[in-house]
Amino acid sequence: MTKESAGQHDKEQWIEELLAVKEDGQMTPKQISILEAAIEIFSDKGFSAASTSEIAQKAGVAEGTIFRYYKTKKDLLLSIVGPTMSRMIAPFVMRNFNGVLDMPFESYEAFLRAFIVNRLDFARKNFKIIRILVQEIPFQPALREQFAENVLAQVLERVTAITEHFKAEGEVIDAPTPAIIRFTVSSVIGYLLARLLLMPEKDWDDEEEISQLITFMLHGIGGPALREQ
Amino acid sequence: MTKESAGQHDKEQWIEELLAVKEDGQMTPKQISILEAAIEIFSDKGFSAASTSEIAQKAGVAEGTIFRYYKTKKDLLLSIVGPTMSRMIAPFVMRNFNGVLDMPFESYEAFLRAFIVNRLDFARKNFKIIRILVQEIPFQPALREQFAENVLAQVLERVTAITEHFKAEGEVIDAPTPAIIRFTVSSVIGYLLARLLLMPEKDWDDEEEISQLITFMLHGIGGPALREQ
Amino acid sequence: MTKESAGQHDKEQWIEELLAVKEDGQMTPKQISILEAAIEIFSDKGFSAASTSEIAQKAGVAEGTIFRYYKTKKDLLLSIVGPTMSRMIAPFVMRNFNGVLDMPFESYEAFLRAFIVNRLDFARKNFKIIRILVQEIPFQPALREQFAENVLAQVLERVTAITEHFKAEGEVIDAPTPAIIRFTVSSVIGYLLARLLLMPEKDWDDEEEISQLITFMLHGIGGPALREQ
Amino acid sequence: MTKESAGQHDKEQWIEELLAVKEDGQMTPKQISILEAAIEIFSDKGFSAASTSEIAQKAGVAEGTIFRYYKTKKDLLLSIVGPTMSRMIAPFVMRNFNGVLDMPFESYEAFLRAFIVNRLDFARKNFKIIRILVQEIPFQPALREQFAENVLAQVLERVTAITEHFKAEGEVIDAPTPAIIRFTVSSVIGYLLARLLLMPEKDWDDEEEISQLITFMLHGIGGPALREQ
DNA sequence: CATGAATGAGGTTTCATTCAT
DNA sequence: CATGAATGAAACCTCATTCAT
Repeated sequence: MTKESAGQHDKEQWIEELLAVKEDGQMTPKQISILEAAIEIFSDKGFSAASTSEIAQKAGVAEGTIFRYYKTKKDLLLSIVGPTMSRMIAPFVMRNFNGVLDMPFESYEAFLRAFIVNRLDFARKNFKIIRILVQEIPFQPALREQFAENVLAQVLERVTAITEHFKAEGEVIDAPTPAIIRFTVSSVIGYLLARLLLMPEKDWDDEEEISQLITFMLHGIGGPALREQ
Repeated sequence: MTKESAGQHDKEQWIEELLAVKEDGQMTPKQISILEAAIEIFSDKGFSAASTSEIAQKAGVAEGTIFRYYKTKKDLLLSIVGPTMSRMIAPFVMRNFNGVLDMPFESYEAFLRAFIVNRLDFARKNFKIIRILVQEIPFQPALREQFAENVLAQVLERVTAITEHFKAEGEVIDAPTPAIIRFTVSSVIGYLLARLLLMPEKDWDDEEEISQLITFMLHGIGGPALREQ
Repeated sequence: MTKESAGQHDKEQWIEELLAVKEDGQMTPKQISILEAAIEIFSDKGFSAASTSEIAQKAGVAEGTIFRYYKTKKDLLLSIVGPTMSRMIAPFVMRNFNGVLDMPFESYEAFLRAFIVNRLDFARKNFKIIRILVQEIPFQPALREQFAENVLAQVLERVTAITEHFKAEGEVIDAPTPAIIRFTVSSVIGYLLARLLLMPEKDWDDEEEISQLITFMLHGIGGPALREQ
Repeated sequence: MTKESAGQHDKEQWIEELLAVKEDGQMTPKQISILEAAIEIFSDKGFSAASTSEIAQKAGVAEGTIFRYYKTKKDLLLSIVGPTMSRMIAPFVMRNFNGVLDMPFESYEAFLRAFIVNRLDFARKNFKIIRILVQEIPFQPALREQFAENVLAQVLERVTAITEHFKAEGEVIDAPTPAIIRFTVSSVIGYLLARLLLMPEKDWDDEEEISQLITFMLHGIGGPALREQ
């Protein structure tokens, strides 16, 4: 984490998380420097335009050292975004192994709110890595595959279950689930993008904005003139 | 435009448009080849990972020829996405010079529908260039600036006017305009992405889907259980 | 060709030969410089230990220039030794297309003498390339294959035919042809090695030495004490 | 020695021999592993193309350990081929210190046979090391020098003595000794190469082949038509 | 003794760009 | 106008060697 982004986002939590992935937390300081530098530079210039020599310099190690830890530059990329992908689905892979669909939310609105807050937090803490992931997914088949299989599929399955649950409860209208999910996810991502990427420096009242967004999602933006119809 | 994408999108209209920009339609066949090849390759591999020699080869010209028309590789990029940016705002810069806000839509819903149909058409016809633009905006300050000034600002101004017009008419709820716009635009872009990028091969019934989406936007996805409250 | 070897061998003839291979003799001076430098350095230090930068320097071209002509360093190697291999078999692929075995030698001895003189000349003129070939054959499967198929097989077939011809004439003893060929070829190569590689500076009377060698091959080195038995 | 060559050559005897060189047989298991691995890899890929890290890996030791025993990679090479060179001359440095030329062979043919059998055995047991030696001699002045002084000179001296002894006895013809030696040695080496390198998998009847070869050497391959002359 | 992390020089190769033809 | 040979800086990566542990 470097100065220029310090005020913008919390200290990214990737280190602890990446460490947690390793069985015994083995990671030398140099390796951490390398990852930090790589995240910074990949995020700033894009994977292709980033040079290993610049990463080495920023990390304060010799260029060869990078290749002790990561066989190729692409390896370095994958070992940054790979674990983050795994962590993306964490909130969706909740315990429901007892056969019953475990539904910890009392209402669809509560679910939406929890979901948005949680993902905003995650996005804030993993901002740069997500940026890298989004930038590189179109060009790295390996990434795309991993994302499709390990993230999209998992999340879709779970979100479909939740949506249909609340559809049955009457809290969500009886429309095609994929369309509902598309609509929901777009709205949330749109908010996250505006919040973190387009206007990060604006003074946001997150609670208020999220409430607003949820109202839009549930009741639409149609005015009184429409409802009379 | 190459064969493999022919079935997917209409022939991209950029050529005529780019030509229209030039005062007298001056563009040699070689220059057109270069642009075609560059669009294809920039879109496939990203700007940094694309090589001018590959572009030259695909265009069927000598390497040096590219640099006769475009001083640098970045110049080539800019002359591809620049004009497209200009054309992005076309539907928003409509005649309202007579002092009155010229509002050609009878209802907000009609506006939304026209807007979505129009942008879907535009996105389909300029798919690859938009892909390049979106990919490179984060890394090219020149692009970002041009986009912010010439596109975002213009569009926002016009969309704000429209939204507030319909807010006054009671067709749109009385909520902060920026939040409404964010919500609207996110939903539309989400649809376009799913439609053209994520699942282009799916058999879409656009009219039906757009109607659905507009319903969601105007009335939300809340079910009967919510409305009783 | 550089000074240090100038006195030792004739000007190597590879250039004309390589040129002859190209359909229209197209070879820029730079490309010739590169080949000359590469032959010199590969021969002196071995393929692996030779560096392209050293070759470029010796050739007086930029390092990148090498890779315009030869995609990889190994390509450069192959384009040096490949054509030479083809030329190795030239004297063996003589006209015998009229169905008859065309035998231009009146005696086995005449054949041996012509053969040795001819190969000594060839080896002298292609000394360095042969050195490279011999050094690298064990490590380059591509070379080994080409050699086995295009050189060994062809030569063996022809030499077998010749040997059996003279066996039928009673000029060669009735022993297994492979053993005879092994013996003959070893003796000749042994002479060439001593002549060109081990003691090139010695003052050789080639005609005399070759006669001697042929006597050894035909009548052996057994002395009178043996013949009485 | 690895499995794949086990059936082909006897277990190489270099270990005992190398140990014998050391005054007190001091060689740790690690050092032996290193030598084994180095022989294998130098022989397979050539000295320059072999990497110390690969050797370390194959030997099951740390990279640094190699440099504890051998100051440089070249040192490692020399300590492999050096001792083997010493052992090459063993059969030639027989006791003849009593002033008389000690000649343990009753006939030239017996000498040739013993010599070939003995060297075939040696070559078989030291196949890989000899391969390395032959490959690297052109590029390592240190090797070349040691070979010239300690091997060639010694062997030549002894072989010259033997040859002239049998020339005096009338068993070898009265021709220049160097030419005779060249011829003899070429023939023998040619056989060894074919036997061990070119066609190792062929089913050789060594005794028969060697007899044949000796006949060729002593009586030539000239047929009856020649002898009448 | 043994390790293996670290180095940094040097390897091969790519590439945007220039310029004589 | 168009070419493509030539460039040389910089890319990614390898490797023999060192040294603190």
